[in-house]
Amino acid sequence: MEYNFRQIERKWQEHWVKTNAYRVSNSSNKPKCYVLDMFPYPSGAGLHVGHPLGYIASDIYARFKRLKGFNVLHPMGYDAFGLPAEQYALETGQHPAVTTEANINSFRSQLDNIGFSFDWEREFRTSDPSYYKWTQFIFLQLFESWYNRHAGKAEPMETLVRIFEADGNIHHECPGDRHIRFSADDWNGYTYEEQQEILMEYRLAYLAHAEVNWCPALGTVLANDEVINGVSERGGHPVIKKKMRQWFLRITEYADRLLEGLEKITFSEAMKDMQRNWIGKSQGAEIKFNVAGSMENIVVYTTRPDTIFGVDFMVIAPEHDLVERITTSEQHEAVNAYKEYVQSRSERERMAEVKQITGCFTGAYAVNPFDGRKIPVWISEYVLAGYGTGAIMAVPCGDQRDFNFAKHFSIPVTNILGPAFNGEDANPTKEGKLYNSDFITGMEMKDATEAVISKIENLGIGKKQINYRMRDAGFSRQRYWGEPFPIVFRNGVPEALPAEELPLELPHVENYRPGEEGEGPLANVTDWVNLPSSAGTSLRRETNTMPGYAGSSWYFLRYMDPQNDTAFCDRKISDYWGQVDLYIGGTEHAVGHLLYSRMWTKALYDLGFIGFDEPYKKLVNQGMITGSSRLVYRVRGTNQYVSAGLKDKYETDELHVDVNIVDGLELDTKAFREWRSDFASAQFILEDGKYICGTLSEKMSKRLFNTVNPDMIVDKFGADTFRMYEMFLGPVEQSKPWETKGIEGVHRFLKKLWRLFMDEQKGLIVKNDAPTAEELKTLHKTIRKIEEDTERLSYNTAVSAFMVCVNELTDLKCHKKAVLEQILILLAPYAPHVSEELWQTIGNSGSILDAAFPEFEGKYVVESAKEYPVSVNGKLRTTINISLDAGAEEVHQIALSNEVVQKWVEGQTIKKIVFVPGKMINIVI
RNA sequence: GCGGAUGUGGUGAAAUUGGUAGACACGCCAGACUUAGGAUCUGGUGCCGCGAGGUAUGUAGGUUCGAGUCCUAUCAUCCGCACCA
Repeated sequence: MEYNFRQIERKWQEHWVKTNAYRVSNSSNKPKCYVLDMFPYPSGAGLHVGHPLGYIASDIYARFKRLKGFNVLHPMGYDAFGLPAEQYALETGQHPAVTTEANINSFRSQLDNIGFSFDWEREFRTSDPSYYKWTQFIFLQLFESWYNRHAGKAEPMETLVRIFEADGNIHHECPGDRHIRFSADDWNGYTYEEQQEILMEYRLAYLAHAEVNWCPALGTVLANDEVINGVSERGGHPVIKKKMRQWFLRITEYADRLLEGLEKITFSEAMKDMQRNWIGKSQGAEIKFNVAGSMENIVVYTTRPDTIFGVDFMVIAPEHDLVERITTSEQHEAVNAYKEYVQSRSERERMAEVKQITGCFTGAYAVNPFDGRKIPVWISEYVLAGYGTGAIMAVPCGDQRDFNFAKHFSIPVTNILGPAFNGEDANPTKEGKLYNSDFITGMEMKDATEAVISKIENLGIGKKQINYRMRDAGFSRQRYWGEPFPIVFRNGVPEALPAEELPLELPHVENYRPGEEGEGPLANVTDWVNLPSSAGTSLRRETNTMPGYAGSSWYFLRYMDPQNDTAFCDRKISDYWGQVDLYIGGTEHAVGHLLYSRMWTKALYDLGFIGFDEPYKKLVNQGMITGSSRLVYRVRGTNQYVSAGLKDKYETDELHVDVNIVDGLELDTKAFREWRSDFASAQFILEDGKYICGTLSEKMSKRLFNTVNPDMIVDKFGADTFRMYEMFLGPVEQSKPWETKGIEGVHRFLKKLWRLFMDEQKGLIVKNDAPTAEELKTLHKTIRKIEEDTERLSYNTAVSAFMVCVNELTDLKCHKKAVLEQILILLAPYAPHVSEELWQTIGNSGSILDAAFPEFEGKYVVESAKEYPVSVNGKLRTTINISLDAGAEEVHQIALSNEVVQKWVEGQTIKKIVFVPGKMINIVI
């Protein structure tokens, strides 16, 4: 009987559906394990072989844990709101709900091919009203909460109002604008509107003005990746920044907890570093500088107050309010021209562009508060309004960017570093003594920092300040295909929709054009936006929608209790499942999704909805699978194609060719002619009768014809082969190119496994004989290796261990049930279909999914001797088989009396013999 | 600019704690079986060398009896950077 994977896989997939083999219960006396994948955005392009990598990895882990006796939650769903569907709707008029549905169906059928153990009864889509009802609900919790810095947690707004009524805000600095100060009397005297405005400055979800990429020609707001070099991707129209009133999440209040939380979760150090860097906590000081001849002052933020005597100029962000007020009349024109230039620049360009130094003098001078020196004030794009105070003091001798700026604009540089500054490059050292620095001259920099801070605090011109690079998260999108905000503006004051009116459903629209002023398309649905109201009041809905990360910030909770209509997740159920034990997804979500969902989880924890404040206990980032493109070389000006080895003899143009019509490197010339009409008459210049293609490793993309559809692979080799091959490619975390050619090795392995059970003529050849010591050794070595490797997700080495095992059992001609059925259980997480088939064929009645994982027994693998490597001066010269019981003395003697060793040590004195028992011997001469 | 990751045969990679570099595969070479082979099996395969041997983990140093692994410097490639998800 042959290994007929098509028949086997179809049979078991149907069987598992019929028997609800993957249904998971919320109550069990087994320990729980929650294994989660980052859910996909169902794009129209479908899955390519890169997508399932993480899903296969998590599926193997989930199945492994099930065999180890855990109740495993392993769900899947769809992140179904998003820009591409809306863009497609704009172009074709098809409603995003329709195209999203179609995309999901094709995703599902592709996923089903691969044999995952998802509990599909728990599936949901973020665009389902029954799901986004709860996204809206959680948003309202954030809207109705503030962050109590003393308690270190979020609390309902009522507690804040009570505090204001009693004490004003003297004990609770306003996070939105710390200059807002008021007493209880002030508060009680404010109008409703004034009170609401102040409360807005405290809410965790709040409204503020912020800039967006506005494209006047398209009349719409663009995402960052729709803007390329200052013009729109579509049409190439200019894009400028425009201020709009938008929602934000006050994630900055959680900055410290997001940092601390990293200590108790298992993310890679690289991932933690990325998050730390994103949060960007820095210690420094704010210092106030007066502007000469004016009442204005400039507040700068610096992490290096000790360098205050090295300040040679100041730079403020071009969009800073102060610019207008301090610019002298002579400089007015130049400053305005510069501001206009900056308007066209993206934030990234502003930070990255270092070759080109730009800036403009305002004509104003600031005064150093200590020595009275007058310092020119400049504006430049490298200072961003949103970070710190939007103004810096520039110390060219200590900061390279400041130094380059000074050099470019011929600003004289003060040296406060003495000999440590060479005049050619800045020296950013934080250690050393200061020179030329008034009262801190001769001090160590660290001590000087403290001295300066205490002095500015005494003088009342500044204070110690902790800053974060992280900004509050923008939460508005001027789009249609997202969650509507459950907010109504009563005479312009936002109010929460009552919980019983949720979900606020997205109205159907026929037209996806933006509103007149760049609002979202919902602004055009006037009878939805404007609510009936009594005379003198206006009631309007919010016309923006929520961003993509809204739904994904809490989805891991919904899988636990997906059908609940009275809560986003029952507290008892979330207490049972708790944190995600293993979360697998791409590194591209390093800072966005992962930080937002960590923040939401902390807020929900603060407000008592769940019992833990970190969502993911362990995170693994799968590497990207890059495409391996194939190239053909067309002789310029002809329709002749020259093989890669001969291309240097001609002048050629490179063309990408579909990898699916290339076998390894050899082009199927017939398929090539049929591929596109302009190739129909192609002529080939062959080498050895073959057309050999060039290769290039790059991102997998339809445009480069290097995508490989898993359906095709599964059809040709089967799901089990596909799963194992994806894992065999290399470590899960590592990026690697896809090469279909190598898959045959894994396929051969499964066929070889099959032949341990089945003979083509004789059929089943499994016997009930007792296994030999050698067979048991192979078995137990494999059990140990597979268990260890699977637990630490080292699947590539596990697959090779299976190959070694099957090779050894084949050599031993082992067809014994006692050995083989254990191997099947080990293999079941990796190749579930063939394992189940053989499991039942050799006479087991229950499913292999519920078998017990084999126990490793050390007694079968003990060795009595070792083939020791023997080196002379670190160079390997020979190996000697020595008993593991031998003592050092004995080993020395055996080694020295060895012929080969004697040849190398002859006539030399032996200085030392290094003997590491069980490892190696090294003779030093 | 800031941050992250990765460099080992022709290719994907292994080496888990500083201890025999290249396991396991792909490819290639030789052979067996076969009407046939894109099936299966056997043997070989880092590089240089007839050989003894030498040499080899991006590059250059260092620590060590011993370095792919630790340290310093350097080069290259890829990824992310707040409205793609």
